[in-house]
Amino acid sequence: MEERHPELCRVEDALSILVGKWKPIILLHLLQEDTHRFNELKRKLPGITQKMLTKQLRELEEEDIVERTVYPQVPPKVEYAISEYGRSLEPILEAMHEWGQNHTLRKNQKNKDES
Amino acid sequence: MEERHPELCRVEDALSILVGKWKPIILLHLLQEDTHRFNELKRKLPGITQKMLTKQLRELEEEDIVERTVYPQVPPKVEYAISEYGRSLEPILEAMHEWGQNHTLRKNQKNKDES
DNA sequence: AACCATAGTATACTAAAAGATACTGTAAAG
DNA sequence: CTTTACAGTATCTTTTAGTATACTATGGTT
Repeated sequence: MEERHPELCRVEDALSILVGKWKPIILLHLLQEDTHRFNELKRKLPGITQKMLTKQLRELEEEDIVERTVYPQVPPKVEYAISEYGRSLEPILEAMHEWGQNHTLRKNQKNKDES
Repeated sequence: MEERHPELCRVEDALSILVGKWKPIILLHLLQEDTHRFNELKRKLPGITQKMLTKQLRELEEEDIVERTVYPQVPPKVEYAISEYGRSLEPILEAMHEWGQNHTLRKNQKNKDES
């Protein structure tokens, strides 16, 4: 990992794509079930506002992580899918999920010990 | 990755520890050279303020990622080291660094193609 | 006596992220 | 004729993250 030059590290570049209160969970949903319509996704993310969902999706699209397909219909139909490139994030998400799970257990254990 | 329940995902827990403008690079420095004094680390992070460095380190300490050792001397001496547990983040940082490197290449290529 | 280094804390400020709410246009259903 | 669903946009407010700057205590050096 740039053993001699941490200042050249590119961790932030990956991080900047995953960061955002909703991005990881959006990606997980898209990884699990490839295509989603806008409102379908919205229903799966309780609490998100349209504005935020739009913003997160646009940012992911900008980085070629998700693909947006507009069907010129009325009422509108827009589908979101994870791209081939987006799938390359899966191992990272997987690793973070496992680490996070273990970390949560560790914290709960710690709190139990204290009481 | 909780194939059936993205809502139980723990990616955020891992993410919350890595997020912060300085945390990844602090961790990389500590992974590369185990113990650092406060100002030694500060010198390696151009632009960081004392307040931020203190805050980031305290947060990492809180999660048992770094260990803080105070030597009761004057002038003060405080050493920071990555914990055994903290080292478990290394594969994730490594994976993100590699992904980020590739992503940066990809973006540069894209910009070149456009011009 | 003034200055340096150590490892911070305190206070005030700015910028960025997120949230709340209202609004758009069209077609179909009730 | 009113309501619903669709996929958003626009505007405003709140919250959080990060920056800037000044200050603390102690002891050694010049």
